[in-house]
Amino acid sequence: MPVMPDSIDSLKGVSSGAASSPTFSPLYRQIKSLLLQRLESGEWRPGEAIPSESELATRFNVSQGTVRKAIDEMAAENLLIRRQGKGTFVASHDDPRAFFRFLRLVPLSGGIEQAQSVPLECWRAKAGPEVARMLELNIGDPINIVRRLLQFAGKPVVVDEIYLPGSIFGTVTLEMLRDYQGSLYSFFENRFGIRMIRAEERLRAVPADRASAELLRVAEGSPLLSVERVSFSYGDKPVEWRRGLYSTNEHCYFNELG
Amino acid sequence: MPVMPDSIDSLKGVSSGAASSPTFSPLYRQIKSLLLQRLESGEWRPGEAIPSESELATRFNVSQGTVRKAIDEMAAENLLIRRQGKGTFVASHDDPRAFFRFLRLVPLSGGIEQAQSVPLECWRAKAGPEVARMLELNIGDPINIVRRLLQFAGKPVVVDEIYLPGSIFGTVTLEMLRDYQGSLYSFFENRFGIRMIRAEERLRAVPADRASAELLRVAEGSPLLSVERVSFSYGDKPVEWRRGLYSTNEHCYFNELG
DNA sequence: GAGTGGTCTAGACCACAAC
DNA sequence: TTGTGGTCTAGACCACTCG
Repeated sequence: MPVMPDSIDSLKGVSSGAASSPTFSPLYRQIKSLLLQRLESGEWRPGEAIPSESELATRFNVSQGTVRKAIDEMAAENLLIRRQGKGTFVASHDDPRAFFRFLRLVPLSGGIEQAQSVPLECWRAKAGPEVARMLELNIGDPINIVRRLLQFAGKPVVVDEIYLPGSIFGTVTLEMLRDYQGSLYSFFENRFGIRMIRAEERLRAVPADRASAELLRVAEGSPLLSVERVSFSYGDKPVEWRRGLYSTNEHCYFNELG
Repeated sequence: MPVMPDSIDSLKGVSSGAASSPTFSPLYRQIKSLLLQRLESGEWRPGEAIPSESELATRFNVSQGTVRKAIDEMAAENLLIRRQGKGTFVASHDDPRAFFRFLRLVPLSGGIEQAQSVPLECWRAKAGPEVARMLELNIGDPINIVRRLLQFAGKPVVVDEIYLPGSIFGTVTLEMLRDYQGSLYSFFENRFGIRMIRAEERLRAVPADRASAELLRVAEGSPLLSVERVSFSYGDKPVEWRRGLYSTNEHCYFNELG
């Protein structure tokens, strides 16, 4: 049985009338909101197909073109993936394409390398002021902290410190991390049902502290690329904060400006 | 008199037939190509309005919806800007919104600051191997080299070294740069008719050399963010290579991952 | 062949801007 | 009032995938 109403008849035509509604949104955006609710609620899981455009059109009592426009926007935001002849699927971090969207590191010269994540430590702690602000928590709220090394072709390139709210992730253990094959976001998606859909990064150049220098096998004080990231799930909810130190001797952070 | 054919009747239906054409592209993409040609040729200049959707539909002998889809894609690529009730306009670097698309520097704390470009030097030279490769030139081809400082609120934050092909820019002088009020890309657009539409950046952390350290008022050897950029004009033609050294003590490079 | 997304059309009407 | 882009519809047909 559907959990949510399947028709939006009552919302049609809201823009008609004397004064334009201050909260007006076109039909296809209302459809988009409904689809987002389904995704957020987990009714359609990552990797699964959603109903066909024509079925959704019938369900929502709108034309197929209107559903299409809603899906178009969501596909442009990498929330859905269309495959001609097969259907429309919920995007998943299991898809290797998602990996490069969230780790923009490329070798200075040479082809593509396989990345390997090596979990170092994992412990529970209380949120300090900075983490609390970034993750919209209260100071003292339980969090998980993960430290891990990222290697390319066996060489250490990134050391990450990752902060995860306990309210969402419960307890994360080093064993869980070590047992999992795949990216961290794939791990979050499959083990916790949390899907990262967007992130903000702030980059700076900083001198290597002693611990990081050892891990990355560079001299203490040598320049490292500091990448601070807040990741968001549905509804712009921040669910991860991390700081990575990148050794850019043999790799660089690649970005495309459009 | 139009320089190019205004009807694409002859291209309609190319996808029909027994075997699917290897070079098939839908009608709206053919329209898009035609519109791109107009932009590249300068028939419609930055800031100007292009003909209305219905006029283009009549001209090209297709439906308005097909023109619309072509324009939709170009608007998504920041080549055109739609304004309801007014028309569709060619994007321009005179628009301050374009500025932040190509300079992703934000203060670590505090609001928005006004940037100021200070040209330092400008001379002609011959392309070395690296510049030649980046700009798809031959070694020895004439280029212009510009050094300039970028200040925020009077403080030096970025020192740029910029390489411009002589074949496109002719001769650039320090006077031209000093006389111009506005961003560099705005300058290129208005003085040379060259519009940057896309760029690739590679970021690394490097130690400050002596000259840059003095300009940026940081210690020699302290970490700076190195940003190498290749900018492209229409047809993915590389027309600028630059290397910037960013002081990230009070600013950071902001990036959004989707 | 059946079902899916992708393209194209034609027409109606709405929202916005400018005269 | 006119012209622009923005939305919505209904229907036709094409391209791709799979059984």
